[in-house]
Amino acid sequence: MKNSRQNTAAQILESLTNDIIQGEYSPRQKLHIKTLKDRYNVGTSPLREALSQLIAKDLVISENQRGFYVSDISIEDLTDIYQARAKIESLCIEMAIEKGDDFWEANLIAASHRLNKYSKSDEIEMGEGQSRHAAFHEALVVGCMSPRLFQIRDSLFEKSTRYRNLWLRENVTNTVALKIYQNEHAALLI
Amino acid sequence: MKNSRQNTAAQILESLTNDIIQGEYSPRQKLHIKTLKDRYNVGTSPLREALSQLIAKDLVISENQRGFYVSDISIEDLTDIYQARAKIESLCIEMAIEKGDDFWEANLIAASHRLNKYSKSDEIEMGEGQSRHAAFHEALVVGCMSPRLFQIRDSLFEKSTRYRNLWLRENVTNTVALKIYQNEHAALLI
DNA sequence: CTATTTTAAAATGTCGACATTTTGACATTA
DNA sequence: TAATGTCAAAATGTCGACATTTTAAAATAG
Repeated sequence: MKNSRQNTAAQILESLTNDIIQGEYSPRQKLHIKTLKDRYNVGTSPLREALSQLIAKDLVISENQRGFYVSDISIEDLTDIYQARAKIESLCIEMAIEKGDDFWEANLIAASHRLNKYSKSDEIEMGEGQSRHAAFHEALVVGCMSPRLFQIRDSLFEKSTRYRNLWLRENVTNTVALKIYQNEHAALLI
Repeated sequence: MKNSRQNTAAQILESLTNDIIQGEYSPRQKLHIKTLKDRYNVGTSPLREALSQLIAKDLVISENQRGFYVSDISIEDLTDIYQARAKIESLCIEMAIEKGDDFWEANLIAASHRLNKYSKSDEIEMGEGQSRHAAFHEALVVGCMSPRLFQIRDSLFEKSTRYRNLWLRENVTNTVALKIYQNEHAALLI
């Protein structure tokens, strides 16, 4: 089989989006066509189509005849995104309480139960807590019954995730650098 | 000169976006590559790149190996967009009142003045009133100081504009059809 | 006559090639 | 030395061609 019901452009879009969200590419980093073609093993067209979609999502920018760059970050943008996210989230919750149906309520109670159950047992690996917390929020917010608002929430969530991951990487590399420095220092003292 | 600082993909994106918003293409209408290439006088690549961006904007959808289609419309989507727009708009206004600076306030007063002035004189052509009303709202909302929320507002506004234009066309064509029918009817009665 | 199969035409998605523009190193001049 | 100009290498954006898939009509069978 060649394509499992998805064309190359869609596949590469998924990969690229993930890689940018995960912080594998640095802000303002140049995205060379040739390099990307080699890395993802694709041709020019599907690659540029994927990049075009990322432009519309504000994860990539392009200057005419100067190629593509990963979107820049800034404190202003960070706070804007988080504030907007908070506002949208509370707006969704407000609407959910007002409009949410029985199915939503049942689902919400279930998610809430799973969250509480987790809080009591610390045996499960870390990260599971965050996941359940996110699931609870999603169950809460989905009751607003507004696909558009939910989609907006998702896109803001995606962007904030990128900021979080970039921050995480920054700190991890700093920690690693510190460790290396300490080791070198220790070696010198032998 | 060939390109006035804009590549073909960007130009065609602008044209296509406009044409869809203006309702020149019907919902669910197939967008044949060949036809579009001929209509806008462009090659395959920039055209597909523009379409890719429209996919991200939810104005176009694509099925693998089955080409591109103009996004469908529905009552549910219509109400969702208008409700979401209203919510976002009031959210922006709320934040604007809270955060708006002096510059914003001055601008708002000016826009308000222009709007009031217009209300009194009915001489100006119709449509100017709507335009000033939109300008007033924009001046009001821009004070929320949140680029992201403003961008969300814009995108929702764009989509609602499409619905309005589609409705308008529907009615205009109906009116025209009615006129034609009436004329034919009148002719028969001669 | 309806339903399935066959077949040709049309359309899509991908690739490699090419012209144009940008970049950066080196040379020239003040 | 700093500024400007030249030029080759690299990169971008666009095009047309090609293989693959879809579509729709004709042919065949039940």
